[in-house]
Amino acid sequence: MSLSPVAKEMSIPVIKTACSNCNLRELCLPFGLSEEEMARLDELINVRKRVKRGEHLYRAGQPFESIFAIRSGFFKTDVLLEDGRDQVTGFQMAGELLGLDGISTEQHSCNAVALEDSEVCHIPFSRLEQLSREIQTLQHHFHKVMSREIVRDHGVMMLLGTMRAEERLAAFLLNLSQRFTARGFSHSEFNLRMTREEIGSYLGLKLETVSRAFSRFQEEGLIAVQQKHIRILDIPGLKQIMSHHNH
Amino acid sequence: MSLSPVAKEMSIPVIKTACSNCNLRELCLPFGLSEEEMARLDELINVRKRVKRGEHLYRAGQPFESIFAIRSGFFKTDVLLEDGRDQVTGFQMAGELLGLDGISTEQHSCNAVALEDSEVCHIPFSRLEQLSREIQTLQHHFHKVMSREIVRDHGVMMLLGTMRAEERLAAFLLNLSQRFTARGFSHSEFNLRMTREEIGSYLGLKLETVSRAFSRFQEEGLIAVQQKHIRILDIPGLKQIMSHHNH
DNA sequence: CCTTGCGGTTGACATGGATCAAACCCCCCG
DNA sequence: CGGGGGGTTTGATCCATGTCAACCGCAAGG
Repeated sequence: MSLSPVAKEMSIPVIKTACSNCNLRELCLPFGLSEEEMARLDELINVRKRVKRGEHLYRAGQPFESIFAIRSGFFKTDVLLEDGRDQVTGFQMAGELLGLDGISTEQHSCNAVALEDSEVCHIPFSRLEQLSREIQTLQHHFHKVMSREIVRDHGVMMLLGTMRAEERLAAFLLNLSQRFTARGFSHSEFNLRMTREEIGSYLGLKLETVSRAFSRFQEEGLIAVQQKHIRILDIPGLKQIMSHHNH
Repeated sequence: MSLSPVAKEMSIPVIKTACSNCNLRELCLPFGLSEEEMARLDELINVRKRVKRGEHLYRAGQPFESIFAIRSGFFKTDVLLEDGRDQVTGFQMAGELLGLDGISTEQHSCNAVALEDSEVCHIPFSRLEQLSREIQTLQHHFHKVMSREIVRDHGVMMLLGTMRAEERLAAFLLNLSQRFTARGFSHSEFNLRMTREEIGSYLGLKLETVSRAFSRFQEEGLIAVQQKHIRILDIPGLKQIMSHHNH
């Protein structure tokens, strides 16, 4: 029996799993499925993997076979250009899917790296397609998830194309806050899992600029920063900064 | 019988169509389908609309019911933020799909505007889902198209996040050239359908910067510009500019 | 307890692209 | 044929962010 290239390279342990009793089912793929349908999804998603902080879940260029649902933890995806430039294209948290970019060419087009010890559910894509031919709700929900990814990317393009540094960071913090809230965590207090450099890469800024913007927000009483620990003190204030287009 | 809101507002004429004899079928949704499968797709895609230059195919906020395949012509999509900022999120040409962003919320999330007189095929989305539950090839191809859109967006994020003005414009021209080539047009000579301002919006630059970059490319003998008419003289040169990261 | 190193902060300065302004060109229309 | 307007080009100047460099502070390991 041969391990997949991914598992071989990274030696990622494997665990049994079940959507039907996963507390993320309202955020993740099973959303909207009946008991019976979810049981069928369970048959398909029966492998869970641990990915330790710093490990790659997959790398650009590897053959695409599965998408992954994050069960716990935190990831970044990034793209590397031939000339050495790279950029973080997203940060993903529990309940979100990883690997959708690989469908188009049957190869992953970016790297996915765990920013903290994480667990993912392994979803063989051809079996997901098969099941979504049989379960309309699943099919439609999957299409919505892919579409949401496109809309999200448009938002990032907007941010990169039209916003200044502080606006970008405010947008970033508000987005994180909102996603933590949706997962039942505090909306006003959390730990960043990524470095200033990774934030900068995602926002199209240098790490010094990110750091300065954090300091400025703190001076203005909008947030309290201590290393990676963030407390958001003034959400309306951040929102105002985000849309303070009148230079 | 009542017209759809779109048709009512824009009064877009309606024509019969067929994928099976469309010369774009190798680029568009029918890719990879058998004769018989294509015939079934034809049943679904039986309405073609003309959209005149400057008209909206759809607007952000309108209910989403269909996606559109461009049969001929040229479109831009753009997003408008509450604070007045807007950005072009893409330019689409024949054989490409419009409207995928609307699946996620059942509402279009951007505006689609024709940049020249165009024709689109109207594809009712729920019927497409139905058919793709029956035809595996279609289903898989549709997923690939959505995924390709995500990958494309990552490319734009890369461009906006890490490239300087001339690199962005070089990348833009090379991309256009390559897409024209794939459609059987000259790869070295074409007319831009969009203004400098629209290019700038897409690339996260001001129109003056775009104009200056065009002039510079011309001085350097990389291209010949005359208004909207572009002749690409030195593709390797443009590629080199694009990846000239060593500031 | 000290060392080492990585990530973060802060300051001084450089610069690419934005901004403001003027002029130009092409096309349309009277 | 002349005027007008949108789009484009070009120049002068400004400023946000990048760049370079020093320093700080926490955490891991000897």
